[in-house]
Amino acid sequence: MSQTVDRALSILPLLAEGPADLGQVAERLDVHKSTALRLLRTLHEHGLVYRQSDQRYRLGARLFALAQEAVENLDVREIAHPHLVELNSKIGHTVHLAVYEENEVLYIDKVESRYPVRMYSRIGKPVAITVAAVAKLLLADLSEPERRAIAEKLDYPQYTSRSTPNAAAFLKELTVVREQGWATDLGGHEESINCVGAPIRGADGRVVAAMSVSAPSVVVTADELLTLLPVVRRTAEAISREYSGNAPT
Amino acid sequence: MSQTVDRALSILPLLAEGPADLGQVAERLDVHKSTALRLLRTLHEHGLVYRQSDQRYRLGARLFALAQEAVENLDVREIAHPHLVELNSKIGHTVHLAVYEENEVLYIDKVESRYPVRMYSRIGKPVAITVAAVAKLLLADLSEPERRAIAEKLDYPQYTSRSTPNAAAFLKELTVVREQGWATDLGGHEESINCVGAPIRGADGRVVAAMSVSAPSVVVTADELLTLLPVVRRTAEAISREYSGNAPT
DNA sequence: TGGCCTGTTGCATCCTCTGCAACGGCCATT
DNA sequence: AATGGCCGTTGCAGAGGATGCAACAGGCCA
Repeated sequence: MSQTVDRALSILPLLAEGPADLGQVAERLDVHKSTALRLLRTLHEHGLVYRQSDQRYRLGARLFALAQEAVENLDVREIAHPHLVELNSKIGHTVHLAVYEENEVLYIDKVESRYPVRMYSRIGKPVAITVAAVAKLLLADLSEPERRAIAEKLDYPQYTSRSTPNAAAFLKELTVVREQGWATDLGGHEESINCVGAPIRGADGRVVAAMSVSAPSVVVTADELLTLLPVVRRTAEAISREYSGNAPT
Repeated sequence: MSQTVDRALSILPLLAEGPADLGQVAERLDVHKSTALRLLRTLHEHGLVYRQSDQRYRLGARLFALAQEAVENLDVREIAHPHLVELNSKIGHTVHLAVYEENEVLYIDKVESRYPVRMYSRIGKPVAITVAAVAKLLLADLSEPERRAIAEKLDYPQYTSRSTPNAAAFLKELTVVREQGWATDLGGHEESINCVGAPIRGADGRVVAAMSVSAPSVVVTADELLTLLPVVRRTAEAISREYSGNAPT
């Protein structure tokens, strides 16, 4: 809508990939160097961009401060966090919390597994939306036309042989998830990783966030993981109660 | 420098204070509502701003994602290196850079002493975790339970008579280091080698790396080495500032 | 129903952003 | 030491885009 601002903001994800110099920025934006310079300067004045000693540009401290405030405004996270930690201390596996926003599902919290196993997931990073248990939970709560609109816009990358193959299969899966009130991802993203998740609902019953427990099949089989479903659901329900103001405490 | 971008970016700190509607944003920016609308739309398209169900705007989760990605792509080593070289050229002694990862402390950079004295340390090699100054700095920043858990799992090899003898002594040392913001290793690894080190912190204040200066006592006494503490700390602080994207302005 | 408030759109005007070209500093090459 | 190339920077004129106005639309409350 605003070309100038649009260009300026396009610089941010570009710099998130790593430092870049003026020429590289200008080239990626497809504008003249002088234009890129002025945009960068403006971003710099606002502290969103930092100029390191080799003159290259990077994202600046103010961005981190803003991000911090942004995440603090997501108060689900605050409320959920202690519950997630408690669940993790009980069962040991990695626990995730995610929200849906603007056609994306984002991890907003994560409690690492106590087992020495690395999982590829990052707080703040978009989730593999077509396969992740949390994504299914969040999308399943949307209205039918919204679900369909999104499902048709998505790509369906075949991470593994068990990945959701296409829009039709995805919509069917969402219907199932919607009805049963929980979701799984059995090797759909990484062959050896299974997840089981449950929705967190606000006072109006709508799903505001989703949580999941993930574990590699070398530690627990899918069947064993499913035995954790009740405790996962109880945790999600406890968070929902507290979030919607029905805290027993 | 760019009025339009300047105005658009001014919206972000404004929204950081809390959600606001179109009228409020326009008023604070001192522009027409239609102008504010277009700016907000552009921010919205980039995910920096989110429109909640009551139509008010607040900061978007993409901000968080950007910051997270930026942190991941940040390379402490790359940023620190020129500073380490500069320090080395000033004082001559060996300079080390180390990080903590998976229960280990690893050297990730080293600038050799200009004196003809070789030290036994190698980039990529685990550090003597119970005695090295950099190890103390990195562990001191962990939470109390984490520190204790690690301290109790460690072995305490008696490299010299001044090596840290046991977990209790180590934890006590970590507390001291945590409070004073710097650390030493006075002959704890090799009888004749002394080190003094300082922490490097990220935007959130957490210790992301540690650096140290090492010298054999045949070249400088421990007391003389300690006089270098201020310059070591200043270097560490300069690296921290650059790493966290804080403009020196 | 009517009034009020907020968000939205089309449009003409004018501002401000853009790209160009020229300059200056830095580094490496000869 | 001199030279050429590269990168960042600046002044300027022209044009494209942002701005504010005014009118419209939709929701809410009296």
